[in-house]
Amino acid sequence: MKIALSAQPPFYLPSVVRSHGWIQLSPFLADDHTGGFTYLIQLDTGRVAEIRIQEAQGGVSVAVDSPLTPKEQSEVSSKVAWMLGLDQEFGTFYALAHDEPKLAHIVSEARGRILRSATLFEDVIKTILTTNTLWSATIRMNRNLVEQFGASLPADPARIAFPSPERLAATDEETLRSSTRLGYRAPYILELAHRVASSDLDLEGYKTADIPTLELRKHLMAIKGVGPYAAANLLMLLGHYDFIPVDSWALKMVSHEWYNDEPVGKAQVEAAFERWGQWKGLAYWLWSWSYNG
DNA sequence: GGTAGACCTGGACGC
DNA sequence: GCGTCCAGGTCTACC
Repeated sequence: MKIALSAQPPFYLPSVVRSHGWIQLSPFLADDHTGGFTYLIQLDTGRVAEIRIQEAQGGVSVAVDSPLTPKEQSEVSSKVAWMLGLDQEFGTFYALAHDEPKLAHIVSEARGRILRSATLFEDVIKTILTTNTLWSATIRMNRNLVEQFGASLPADPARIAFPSPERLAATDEETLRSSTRLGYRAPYILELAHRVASSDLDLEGYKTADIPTLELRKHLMAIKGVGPYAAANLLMLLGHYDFIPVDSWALKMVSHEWYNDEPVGKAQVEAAFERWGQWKGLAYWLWSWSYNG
């Protein structure tokens, strides 16, 4: 079956897909042919479905591998709309960026939306898996988590959804350390799964909560394993762009762009984008860097 | 509030 | 094949 969803213009699906590395993390799978992707989604009922997303007139079309009940259709629609930020609007930022050559490309490419997972739980875990490690290790740890704890697609057991909080909460730290190879992150992931599964932490509520950025940041940083970088990354996913996710890459880019390759710190990165105010994270994210080494 | 050292993995490198 | 070093953010203890 197919579901059609409309997007706030301008919208260009490949720009969302390529917005960051999430597309390389299972259960995302890029479809280079169409510029879209497939994803394994676990619905509230526990059912796993494969969805294939392609650009369509005014938005996207979502092909689902099997028939859904009306309630399941509604859940798929709202989750896909969230993943792609279909209702997001960037007119104010585009107007501000109009005269900045380093951001000249963003309007024609409809940049701004950042690909999200179906749940914030999945995005928090993936963000923790990006910290203090190489990207190749992030891909591996995430793949291990999915393969070891995710629920399979009934028609093809090799296709697996991201693990639910309940499933992860049912495992133990030693398994996550030695078998899933999460290392010191294991207790962080386990604690998060316990808190979400027991409803002690309503992560999904943050998607729609009307909370000031600073307060939201405080909540995110109360999660073990989430520091300033991870919180800024998650805030961007939640549509708050007041903070820059400063990592070693950011330091290298800013050093080359404005400091003649001299070492810089977090303060210099912040200063470089201060003039973008509440949009500074997005300006940083979409900047056309001159570094090509 | 700022800082040093520990945390853990896997890749690169030297032998 | 083995040992050592290094990169990558966050946490905790300490000042």
